[in-house]
Amino acid sequence: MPDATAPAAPAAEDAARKIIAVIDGNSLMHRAYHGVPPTMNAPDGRPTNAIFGFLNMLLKLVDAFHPDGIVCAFDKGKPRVRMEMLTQYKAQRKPMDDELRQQFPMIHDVLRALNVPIQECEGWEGDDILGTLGAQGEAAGYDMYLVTGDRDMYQLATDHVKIVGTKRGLSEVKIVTPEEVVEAYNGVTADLIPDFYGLKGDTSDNIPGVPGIGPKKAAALIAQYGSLEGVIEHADEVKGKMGENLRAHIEDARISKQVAIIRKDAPVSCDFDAVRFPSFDATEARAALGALGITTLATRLLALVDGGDAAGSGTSALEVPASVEGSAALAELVRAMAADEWLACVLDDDQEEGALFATTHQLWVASEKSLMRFDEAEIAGVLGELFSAGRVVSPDVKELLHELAPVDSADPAQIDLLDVDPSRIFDTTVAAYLLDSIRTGFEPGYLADRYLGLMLPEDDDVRPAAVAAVVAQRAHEPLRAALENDGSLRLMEEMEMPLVPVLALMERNGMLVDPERLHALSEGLGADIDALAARIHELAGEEFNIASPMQLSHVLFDVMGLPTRGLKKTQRGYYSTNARVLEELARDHEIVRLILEYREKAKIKSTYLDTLGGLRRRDGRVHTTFNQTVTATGRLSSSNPNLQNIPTRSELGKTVRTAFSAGPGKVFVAVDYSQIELRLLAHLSGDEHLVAAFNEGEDFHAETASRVFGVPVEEVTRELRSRAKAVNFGIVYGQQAYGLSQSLGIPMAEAREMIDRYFEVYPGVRRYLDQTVADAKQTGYAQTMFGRKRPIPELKLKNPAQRGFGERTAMNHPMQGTAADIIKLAMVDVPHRMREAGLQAHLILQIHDELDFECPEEEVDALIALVRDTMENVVRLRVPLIAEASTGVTWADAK
DNA sequence: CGGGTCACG
DNA sequence: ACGTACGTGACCCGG
Repeated sequence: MPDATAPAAPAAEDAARKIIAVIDGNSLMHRAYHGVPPTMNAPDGRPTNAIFGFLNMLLKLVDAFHPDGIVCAFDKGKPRVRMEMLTQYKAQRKPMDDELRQQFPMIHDVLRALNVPIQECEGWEGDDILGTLGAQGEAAGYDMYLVTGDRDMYQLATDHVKIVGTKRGLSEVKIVTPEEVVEAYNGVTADLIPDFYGLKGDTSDNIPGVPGIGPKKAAALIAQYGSLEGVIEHADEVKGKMGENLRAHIEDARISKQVAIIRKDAPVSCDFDAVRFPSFDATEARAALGALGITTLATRLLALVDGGDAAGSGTSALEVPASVEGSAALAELVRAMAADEWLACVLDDDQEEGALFATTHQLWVASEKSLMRFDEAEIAGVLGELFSAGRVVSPDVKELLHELAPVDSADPAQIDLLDVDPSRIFDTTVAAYLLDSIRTGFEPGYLADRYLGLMLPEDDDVRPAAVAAVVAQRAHEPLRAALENDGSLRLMEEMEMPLVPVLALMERNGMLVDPERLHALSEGLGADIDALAARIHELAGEEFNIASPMQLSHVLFDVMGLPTRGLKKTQRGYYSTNARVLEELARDHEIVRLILEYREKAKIKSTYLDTLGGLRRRDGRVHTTFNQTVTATGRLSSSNPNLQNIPTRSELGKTVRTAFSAGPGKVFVAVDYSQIELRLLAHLSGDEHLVAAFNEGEDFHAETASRVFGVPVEEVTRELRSRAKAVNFGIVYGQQAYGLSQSLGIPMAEAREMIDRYFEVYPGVRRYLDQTVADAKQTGYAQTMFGRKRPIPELKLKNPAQRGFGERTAMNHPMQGTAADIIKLAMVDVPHRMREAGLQAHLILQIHDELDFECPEEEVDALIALVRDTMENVVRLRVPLIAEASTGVTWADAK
């Protein structure tokens, strides 16, 4: 019913009418929320997936119909106007997810910034508001496009009121034609949709209808009698149970129909002449979208208005103040430190040695060339002051610490690393890593985009270090807020930041290697390798590069004709020559045995013996770099050199470790957690038998064998124990039957049987792993005991193999990641406790479940007691944590 | 620069 | 039909 007060429609009906789109905000937000994976977040951690889906749909709408104006309607409060007709109405709407609810204020803000008017009225449903606005706009001479996901809106369609539906989630928008309505409703035309719902009811809207009448029957009855009243008139003719129901629920049907009629008299009005789209301010819109971390869509939206794309991008650039030098800068630094402000610091080792500092107000440079004429020592002095009296934010705090306590200087350190107050350092790279641990690369460009909603200036004159300093300064607070929102602030403050000076200390300590020993071993292997190569070439009948898998494959399988049945080809189309394949062939072929030996020796020579010596610094030691922001699980990694993968498994490999010595009068002490991941499985799953096995059992793997194979512990054979051990290991990785069958060389069926038995005897483990995967699917990430999150986007993929990978990752992360958390906590405590105890020993290495020390002989017992105590008691679990120590003069001897 | 291989937990 | 245990880093080859 057109609003009587609306102005008369223009006379010229065929003149192009302007188009006004009216969006059902609630409906679209629900659709978007459920249609877009919940992996998106604003920089402060709030979810934005519904916003993203909504805006995406808005863009589609603009692309498809170019509306002259857009209005958005929202439900407000409990809709009751139509509901109050239903006496038996029960509020049975499911409460909205929090993740969706918190996005409504955000979409309101965005719409305001886009200058899209919002229509709300207390107690009325979105449908009614749309119906009303549609009628008003039609009367005012507009073509009204009502955008909704709700099918019952189809009743509103007229010549000038079109219903825009969404398809394939929200990825397509199209006008629903009358024919499509008839098809969707089993032959019921748009105007009879309320009559249809009067009979069928609508559970989602709490419309009762008539019990026992479904969509097919409702449509058939209306087709037969023309309307609900027609059906009621002929109710006597309807046979059977359904007829009885109908006659008993005539009033319900009438009320249901009334409820299903979308009203056109909601107390809203809109001056459509004044509504224009796009008519928003680009800067305002950019700010609103930037605050939500929505950048790509922002670019497309901003391109709709003048100036939005004029600069060639939709995002504004970070402003880098001109750097200040001289006493004014120093005064600013002093002021900022006195005010206890966070100061950003970045080293610039590019063109001009020096450091750059940023406060909220300005940027300043201290370098040898600057007016301030700081030399290296003076810069260090300023840095030292900063670490003792200021608060430091930096993309690489550890690097700054190395400036003060260099790894390669005979001079004493200008700072005691253990005195650094973790609450006064903030590493922006570590923060961004905690917020997205599967990402690689946390450069200033990413931080600016993600946490500031800004691009970097493209100006070539701006020093990269200046940009980095300004970004660090400005991103600090958004990152802190994001960590807090993500529940990761404690991880940052109590684990990662306290670890930074410890890692700096370990890197500075380094390891002593014996270059002559390395050289001698290398010479020996070199001779072996030459001899092996000659013999291999002889057996092959031709010269070729044994180190080239392609050439090797060609020689073995094409030239020499070794059997290839069951062998897999690599991506490049030749047969794989990896150790598994070669070991299979080694039994029958001398050449293959020689190749395996060649490979092992060549690997050890090139990767370890020939490189470690060259990495010694002036102090004769190698200093690895521990990376805190690389692994998805929270482990550290080690590089240049990687000291976490020095050989230990093979006899030959172990000889590499003989070149690492503790130094005169000292020994290596290695302390490692015993089966920490399995203990964590016991703790996390709470499985009573697994817990008992660790609390009471002598030999954990034997306990498992006893349970899985149903024999007394005393009767567990070596074979059974080793099988049980393999299953225990596999469980940690989310293994499947195939994996176990391969690792044990047994048939799949047997492996499957063993895994089934395992879960039967440890039912809590099955439950726990299932729950872990289910949680990860719901939240999009797996997490550790300490809340370290690992996003697992693979869980959303359709490809079963990829999803399977995601599931295994979800099962593994809490164990691997919690183990990483625990040893990090121990690492934070150990050096402090060593200092308190007056020990001279040095922590030099962490290898995931192991800490290594260089220790004066007379301190060994005290150190071991201290370290074991720290490691075992850093956290209380349902099962004991055990740390075992070993010692040796060279690294090879420690174990 | 990506793939294959192999060193470690 | 698919691929097949989690996490790394370094070396070598070849396009």
